[in-house]
Amino acid sequence: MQIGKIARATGTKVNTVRYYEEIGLLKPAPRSQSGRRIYADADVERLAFIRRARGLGFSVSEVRSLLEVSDAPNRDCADAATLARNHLRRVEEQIEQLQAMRQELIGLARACDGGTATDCGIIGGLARKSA
Amino acid sequence: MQIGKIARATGTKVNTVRYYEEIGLLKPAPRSQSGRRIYADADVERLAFIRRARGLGFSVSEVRSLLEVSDAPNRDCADAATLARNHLRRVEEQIEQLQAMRQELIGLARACDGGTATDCGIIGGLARKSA
DNA sequence: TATACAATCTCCAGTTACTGGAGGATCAAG
DNA sequence: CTTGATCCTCCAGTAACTGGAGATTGTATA
Repeated sequence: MQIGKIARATGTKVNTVRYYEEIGLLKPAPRSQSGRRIYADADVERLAFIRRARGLGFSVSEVRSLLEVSDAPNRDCADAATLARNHLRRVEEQIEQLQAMRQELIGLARACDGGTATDCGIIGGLARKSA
Repeated sequence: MQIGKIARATGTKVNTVRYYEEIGLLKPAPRSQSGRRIYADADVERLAFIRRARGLGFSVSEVRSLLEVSDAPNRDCADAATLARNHLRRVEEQIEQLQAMRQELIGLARACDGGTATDCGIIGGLARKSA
């Protein structure tokens, strides 16, 4: 299949597929006579793997590592497990941060009665020293 | 005061202070004879305002708008309120997304018994079609 | 006074992970 | 034979900084 199809099949933009090839997540696809990239079913799975990992928030470099493990079936998956655990921790930290932001934002919004900027709780809250 | 001091006072990097000036969040600071930037107390407050807003996740362009409201005391603060509400919604969406990721990651990690890649639940989970 | 060291200055390049577009070739259908 | 959809390569832009090179300037100490 050509690039458009593999892109559609995985919910990826065509440009992004080419980008993944460029940075080495996908091996350079063989080309047709006229130079178009040709993909096989296995490539769909690889790309889907990448997309799922990215969707879970793994960085491209982490995806690279996960692919390495995946490509070496006999390899101990400890690296993958470590990656996943660390990533989980990062995600949980982000959640906490965002929840703190949320609380502050709710507080700010509540303090706004819709007057002028001078007595606006949002502006005031951002300006106050004890934020 | 010079740039190092205002940076320290607000927990900002020196380079970042200069960057904020460059993109117009801070007005160009007056200079000493030798060309060093000189700041006043009001600048500390402005920079602190910026940092707090950024810390709450507002984009630079949103901060710009918030500063505009803040700079025009007679202005209706409705714009600020709208910004804050929209941002709050975005934050909540992000939290939900991250919580979904978290659940999936927990599921993945649980599926890993530490064998080889072939039977690793992490790799397998990322590879499976029904992810 | 000499000198060392900290702080500042102005560029400029790099980061992350794509995204979009220009300009041009190729392909299938009518 | 022309149209419209795909494809190609190359390149610039995004967000918000961050870090570094190379050159001054300011200050403290020997």
